Order: sequence, then structure tokens, then C-alpha cells
Amino acid sequence: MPRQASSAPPVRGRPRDPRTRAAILIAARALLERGGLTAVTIEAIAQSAGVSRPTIYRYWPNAPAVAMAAFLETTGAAEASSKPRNALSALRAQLHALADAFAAPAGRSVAAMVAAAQSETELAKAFRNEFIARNRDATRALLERCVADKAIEPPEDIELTLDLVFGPLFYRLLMGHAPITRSFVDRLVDQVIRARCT
Amino acid sequence: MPRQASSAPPVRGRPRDPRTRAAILIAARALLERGGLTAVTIEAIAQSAGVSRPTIYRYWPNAPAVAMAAFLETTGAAEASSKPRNALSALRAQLHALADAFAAPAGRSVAAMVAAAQSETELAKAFRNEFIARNRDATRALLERCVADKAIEPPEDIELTLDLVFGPLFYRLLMGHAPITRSFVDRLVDQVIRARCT
Amino acid sequence: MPRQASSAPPVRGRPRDPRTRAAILIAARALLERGGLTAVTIEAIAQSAGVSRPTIYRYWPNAPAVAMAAFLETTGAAEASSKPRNALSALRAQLHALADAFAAPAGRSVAAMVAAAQSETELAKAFRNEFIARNRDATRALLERCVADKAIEPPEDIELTLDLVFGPLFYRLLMGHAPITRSFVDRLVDQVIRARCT
Amino acid sequence: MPRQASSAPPVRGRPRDPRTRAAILIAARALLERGGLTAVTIEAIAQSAGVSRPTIYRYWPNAPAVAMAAFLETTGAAEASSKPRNALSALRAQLHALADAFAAPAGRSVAAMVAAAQSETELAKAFRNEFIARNRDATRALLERCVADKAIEPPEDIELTLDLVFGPLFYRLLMGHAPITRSFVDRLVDQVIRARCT
DNA sequence: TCGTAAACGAGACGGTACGTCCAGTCTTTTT
DNA sequence: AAAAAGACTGGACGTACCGTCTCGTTTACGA
Repeated sequence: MPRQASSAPPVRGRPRDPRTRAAILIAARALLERGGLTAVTIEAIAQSAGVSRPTIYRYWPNAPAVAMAAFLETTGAAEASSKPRNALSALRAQLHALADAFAAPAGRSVAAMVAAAQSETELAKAFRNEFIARNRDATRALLERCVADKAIEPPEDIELTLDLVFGPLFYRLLMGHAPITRSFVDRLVDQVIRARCT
Repeated sequence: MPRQASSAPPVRGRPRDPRTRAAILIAARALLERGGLTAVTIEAIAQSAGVSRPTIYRYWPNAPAVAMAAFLETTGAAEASSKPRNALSALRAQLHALADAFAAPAGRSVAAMVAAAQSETELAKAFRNEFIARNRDATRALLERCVADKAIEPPEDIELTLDLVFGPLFYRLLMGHAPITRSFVDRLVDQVIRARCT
Repeated sequence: MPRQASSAPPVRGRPRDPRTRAAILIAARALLERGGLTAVTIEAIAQSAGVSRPTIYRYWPNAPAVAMAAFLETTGAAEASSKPRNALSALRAQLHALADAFAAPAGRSVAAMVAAAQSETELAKAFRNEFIARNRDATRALLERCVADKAIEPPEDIELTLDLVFGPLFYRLLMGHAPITRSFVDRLVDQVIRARCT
Repeated sequence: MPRQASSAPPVRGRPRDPRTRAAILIAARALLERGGLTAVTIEAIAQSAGVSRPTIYRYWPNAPAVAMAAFLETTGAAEASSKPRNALSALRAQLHALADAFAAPAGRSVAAMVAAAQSETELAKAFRNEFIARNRDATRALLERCVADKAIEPPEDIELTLDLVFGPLFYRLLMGHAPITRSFVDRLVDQVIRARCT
């Protein structure tokens, strides 16, 4: 009887110390937060994680990749609020949460990741799948609940609706031409779904 | 007798060769287009412009600044179409033009500049003023013409409307989760101004 | 009854696979021949011997040590010719054989070992005892046979005579200022023992 | 009127600071003396010369090359003694000087350079031309003076004679099977030129 | 026959040095 | 006085090996 019936290959060689990976990501995240992307150098990570440079390269191919991993690992996607409420106010709450994050220092990290993603397809893919897609999924689910609850009229094109909701948020985050306030989010939501409100 | 009697200080020493500045910007733009931001190094610019490194530093403080200058210099803002037409179709045409640019290779340069702007306030300001603001101004003008022509209802918050138009465009450009097609622009415009259409 | 009554401790655990040692030495020798000393890395040996790095360290302390072992193992000392002949011509034959080896690609390995010996006492000792001494012993024996046969006058200082014979050979091998030809060996021998020829 | 009439191109750009080169060589020499070849790393040189790593690479291609340059720069070739004397005793004096150097710690540097020369043709050439050849030239000149003075019979092959003199010295230096004493040199010289002594 | 102990492969890990690239600055000569 | 060229410091890059370690697996022997 095989010990490992399914897919995973039996572990060969010395297993990785999980603390190593964790230390690297924590260090990277810290560097990212103050200092931004340019502060996330392999050198600095190694230093502050108490890890050797080659070890980092054993996990990731370059510094931005570590930064992205750190970002995605430590940035929870939009979680459904624990408080039960009607779908529309849950939607509002979710977007407020995202907007708050964007307005907070953490927003700079998001912006940094968007920037990082512009110069490496691999990072772009990771960011898209792990951050963008998750946020869209969460919001899409709520929109569908709204429709089911008849709180809003069914949108013709739900993906476009998502673009209309997230687009302006990222636009303000990245261009900085105007602040991301709660009232901004409110007006944004109003505008996007008003046409279909009963 | 001074050559420049009035405000400007009399030019002393060897005058700057205007071709130098041009050569640098052209080289930077070329590097930006293929290779992206990371290819725009002072080293490479100097090389391909046939100019010495210190000379470049005499004009700009660092490589991204040159890239930004090159981008802004060679990227015309949205121009009003020469053909006279009604305001609404002019608006559509303008956004189509922008979308086409975003979809073309040049879109990568825009994305690169957004990325560059994330790590330097100075660049962010330049980009905002020279690119973002210009585009918003042009579109705002058309929107106002639409209102004047009674083609659309006056929007409550015109800045928000602009965010709703540009946000999704940049969002798709930067995240790449979906293509920027003509139909996308059409549906976007429809959605944003439908509520106010007569 | 213990298998090894005397000094050695009874073999416990899995015995060493003799093929392992052989594979390592063969790989090391091959690497040494093309590539020289710098090519003999533990990494490369392990790779081409199909052996893990720690295994090599179980046998030798470092890469030059493996190289030296490989060299000494696969390089026979000057053998007495099978054909019986008079002592003087046997001496000549022996030195010609050495000179031929020096002139051949194998000479580069000898030079590499001399070089290796310069930075590690342990290697120096091994090389001296296993290569230098053996060659001197063989030649000393022949010189003594020559004396016994009255082919040459007894040298005052036989060690100096050996230095006079071997010194120039190594000197040319290592400095490369002149080739190691057969005629060179002939003239060398003539010169060294002429004074004492009958 | 050209400032530099002959071959050299007029110096463009900032000239090299001669102290930089000197500092590097001094540091390299010091490292070579204690620590041997393996201690001469670019890293260490840069450190102790107060110079950056890339600067060293601007002068030499790798660490052994710096070591060789340092060795050759700071190791004067055998100089003719200032005291006037007859050719034969001058010859003896010269070889004694070399032997003393070989026996001293500096001898280790010579050995290190021989070793270094075994793995790079470029270094071998430099060492041969700057060290080996110079020593041979000096001794050849004295041998010729001896012949002119009729102190010794003209050797049939003066290059072979030089090999007979230097070979055993290097042989002992590199193999370490016997010390390089003054008496060794005396007996060596006796042996090599006795045959031709009047 | 069944532990036990070593051999062995695999790979993690901290290190050290490598050789390179680029950034900025400084020091010259040339225009 | 600017431009042009190149020296120079300095920081980080990504890679190659090193030597040690920690595993899991294999193989022989001896109890």
C-alpha cells in the first residue's frame, strides 16, 4: 500500500523550514510598507529576515516576486462581513472596506503591486488572480444576491458593472487626483446601480 | 552691451545644443516602447543618444524623470477632432481614440508611466498635470457641450462622471483582466450617461 | 569470532559501495584532464559521478584532495621497463617516459597537482610521497645500478643529482619557456652524468 | 601644434588616479604574503585598499591577475650586485640571492605565482616574461661574462645550463622535499659548471 | 527476521565571493 | 561656461560553490 496514494511526490531531500519562508515574507512586507517597492531588495530582505541571499532566490526569482508574494499572503481578500444584513448594505460595506484600505497606508502597497505588475507578466498574473479576481468575485457574489433579493435590477453586463465599481477606485488610488473618501464610494455605488434600482 | 537686456540672465559659456535634449528624449522614448520602464536607464539612453551620462543629469534628475519627460513630450493629449459633429459623438470619438491608444503598444507606455508615478511624487505630479488632467479637461469640455446641447442631462457630479469614464479604462489597461475593445467603450459610455439621457 | 580480530573495528552498518569511490575518482580525473584544477569542484564531481555531494565529503575533505587522490590513483609511477637492458639505457628510457608524460596532456595534470600542493600542506605531503618520492626512488635505483655496473662514476651527492635531473623537467613543465623534447632529455642526462662517465 | 605628437591618443575624460592603482597593488601584495593566493580576493583587496570592487575590475580581469601584477611590480629581478667582483663570484652571489629569496617567506609568493600561472595562459605569459625571463637574462649575462673571462669553459648549450641552474631551485621550492640552503646552491653551481671549469 | 547502523541521494541552508550593471558624482579636456 | 569623456564610489544584482545539516531510503550485518 503506497504511503502517498494521490498526487504529491514523496518529499525528497531535507524539507524546507517553514520559518524561513515566513521570515522572508514578513521582512518583505515590512520593507514594502515603509519604503515602497524600491526598498524591497533581496539584500535588505535577507538582512532583516536573518536569511541568506541565495535562500531567498531558492523560493522566488527576484525581489518584486517576493514583494508580490508578501503582499498577497498578508492581504486578505474582501471578507464577507460577519454581521448579517441585506445584500445592498453588505455591498456598500464591502466597498467601504476596500476604500478604507486604499486610503490607508496599505493603499500604497496596492499601488506598488500594480506598478510591479506592469513590468512582469508573471507578477501581473498572480496579482490578477489573487487580488483582482478575488475582489471581483466577492463583489459579483453580492451583486447577484442583490439581484436575487430584488434590491437592484439585473445589470445587463455584470463584468462591466464591476469595472465601473472598481475602476474609479483604482483610478483615484493610482493617479491621486482626488481622495478616496466614504462619500466618494457612496456616490460611486449610487451612480452605478441607480439606473437599475427599483 | 548685454545680449539679453531684460529678465533672463545673459547667456554665458557654450550654449546648450537643442539637439542634445531632443536626442535624449527620442532615445528614451524608443527604449521605453520596447523594453518598458526597466530598459530606460541613464546608461542606455546615453549610449543610444550619443550623449554622455552627466549631460543627461544636467537636464533631469534620474532615469524615470527622463522617461516621463519623453512620454509627455511625445504623447499628445486628446485632441478635439477636426471634423465638426455633435457633442455626444465627439465624446464617443474622443474616448475611442484614447481606448485605441491604450490597446496599442503605446498603452504599455502609459501603464509604465503610471507605474513610475507610484514611486516618485514629482513624477506623479507631472503625470497628473500633463496627462491625466489634460484628458479630463478635454472630456469635461465635451461633457459640458453635451449638457449645453441638451444631449444629456446635467450630471450631479461631473468629476465623478469623469472617474466613471476613465477609471474602468485605466483599470483594464493596468490589470489586464479584460481587453479594451471599442464595444467596451461604447457600453461604458452608455452606462455612464444613460441615466441622464433624455 | 570477529572478522577482523586485530585493529579495525568490526564493520557496522551498511558497508561502503566500492563503486562509489571509483566513480568519484574517475569523474574527478576526467574533470581534471579537461578543465584543469578549477573544473574539479565537488558540485561537478557529484554531478558527473552520479553521487551526492555529502557522499564525496564522506571520503575526502575538499575538492583539491579528491583531485589529488584521483591523480595519484590513476597515475602509475615510473615503472621499470620490462625489457632487460643495461642500467644506463634503462635510466634514459625511464626519463624519456616521464618526459613524454609531461609533454602529453597528462603533463597539465601534473602541473595542476603541483599548483594544488602549493596551498595545502596535506596535499603537498601526499604529492611528495606518492609522486615525487616514487619517481626519485625509481631513478635513484637505476643510478645506483649504473654505478654498480660502472657505467658512471659514483656521484658525490646522489640527491643533488636527482634534483639536477628532475628539476629542469619540472621547470620546463611549469614555466613553459621551452618544450620538453626527447633531445632535451638526452642532453640533460648527458650533462648531468657526463662528468662521471668513464 | 599637437600636444601629443606621437602615438598615444590625447587623454580623454578624467585621468586615472595613480594612487588607486598603487593602493590596489599594495593591498594585494600584503594579502598574498600572509594568506597566500586564496587570500587574494577582489573583495579583500577592495576592502583593504579602500577602493571599490568595480574599480579593480577596471584595471585587471580577476583576482589572480591582480596578484600577479602585485607580485611582478614589487619583486625586483635579480640585480647585479653593486660591488665589483669577478664574474664567477658574481654569478654565485646572484644565485645565492635568489635562493635566499626562495627560502624566505617571499618564496611562498613565488610558488603561489607558479601555481596561479598553471591555470591561466595570460598569467603564465606574464610570469614567464617578467620573472622567469629576467632571471634567466641576468644569469645568462653573467655566464657569458664568465666565459669571456675564461673562468669557465663555454657551455655547449647555454639555455640548458640555465635550466640546470634554475630547475633544481624551483623544484625544491615547489616540492619541498629538501630545503634550499646556501650549500645546496654552492654544490649546484659546482656541479653545473664543473665540467667546463679550466 | 528483524532491528540497527551506516551509506547514500536529495535538497535546504548560511556563507563567501564572484563578475556585472547602474547610479550619481567628480575631474579633466575640449568647444 | 557648457559639453563630453571617463574615473570613481557604492549598492544591488543574480550565480556558483562551499561545507554542513536534515531528511527519507537502502543495504548489510548481527542479535
